[in-house]
Amino acid sequence: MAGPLGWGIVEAGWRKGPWTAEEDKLLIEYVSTHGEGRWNSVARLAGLRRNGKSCRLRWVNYLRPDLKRGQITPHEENIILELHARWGNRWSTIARSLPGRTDNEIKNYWRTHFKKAGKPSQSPEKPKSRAQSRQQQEKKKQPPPQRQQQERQQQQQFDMKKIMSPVEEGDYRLPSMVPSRPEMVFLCPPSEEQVLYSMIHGDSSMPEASSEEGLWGGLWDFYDLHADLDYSNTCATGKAGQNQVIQSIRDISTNSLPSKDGGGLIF
DNA sequence: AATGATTGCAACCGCCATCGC
DNA sequence: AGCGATGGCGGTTGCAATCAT
Repeated sequence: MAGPLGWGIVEAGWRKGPWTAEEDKLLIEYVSTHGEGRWNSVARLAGLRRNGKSCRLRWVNYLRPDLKRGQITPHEENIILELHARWGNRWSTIARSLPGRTDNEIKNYWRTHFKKAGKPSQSPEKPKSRAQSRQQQEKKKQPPPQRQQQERQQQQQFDMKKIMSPVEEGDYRLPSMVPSRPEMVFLCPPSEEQVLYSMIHGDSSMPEASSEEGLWGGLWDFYDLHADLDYSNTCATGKAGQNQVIQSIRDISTNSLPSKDGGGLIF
């Protein structure tokens, strides 16, 4: 929102603040043409007055077509809790285990729903309705572990493969959540179901990129279901803006990229 | 209905790791 | 090996929407 309080200002040639639909469109076009990466080239090649970091963040947290939108499901919530207990504030690590969710999203979710649970000022007997009477489950939260290289490697091995594989640790119940994510299957056209099934059931030989491709086709369908909303908002923030962005993505995927079975972008 | 508190979330900042020269 | 550029990550901020009083 290039509002009256300084948002959207230009600082040292770079625009800051909320993104407009036009900027989103430029960024989407740029990524569809050049792929992700080289973010500092975006300004020059796409005509955006945004720095590379801002572009990357916008793409990763908002524009990526494989993002799941909507509320965190109870299962995802459980995953977040468990992984946070395991990894601490390693949001990107946690996010890797929740396809379609961003580290920013998970971080925000944690902060708003769980972090305050430890605060004595928050009365557990008076949960806000907005928080949907968050379970006062006092999952043991270990302090964030020290960032050591070895641990990073360990956690990366854990990631998706661990989740999608049979339970290997007695206290770890994540694999059971996967079949209970019908939305993933529902979102995908039949031609993609097999890909998802492979993901879900631990075919670790399947490259990550392919898995994402599998998700994409289904997400287009999801977008289709929600793309009939109002586009009138000029700023890409908010529901209308989101749908405008979605429309842009769909336009690009339809007009300038080879379509796949499900009709998705492939970079 | 008005107002203050709370929540949700997009976006920015600073630090650090990695990469290429 | 050293250095600058770039990207990734976690923490934080600011604002709009929503809720409670």
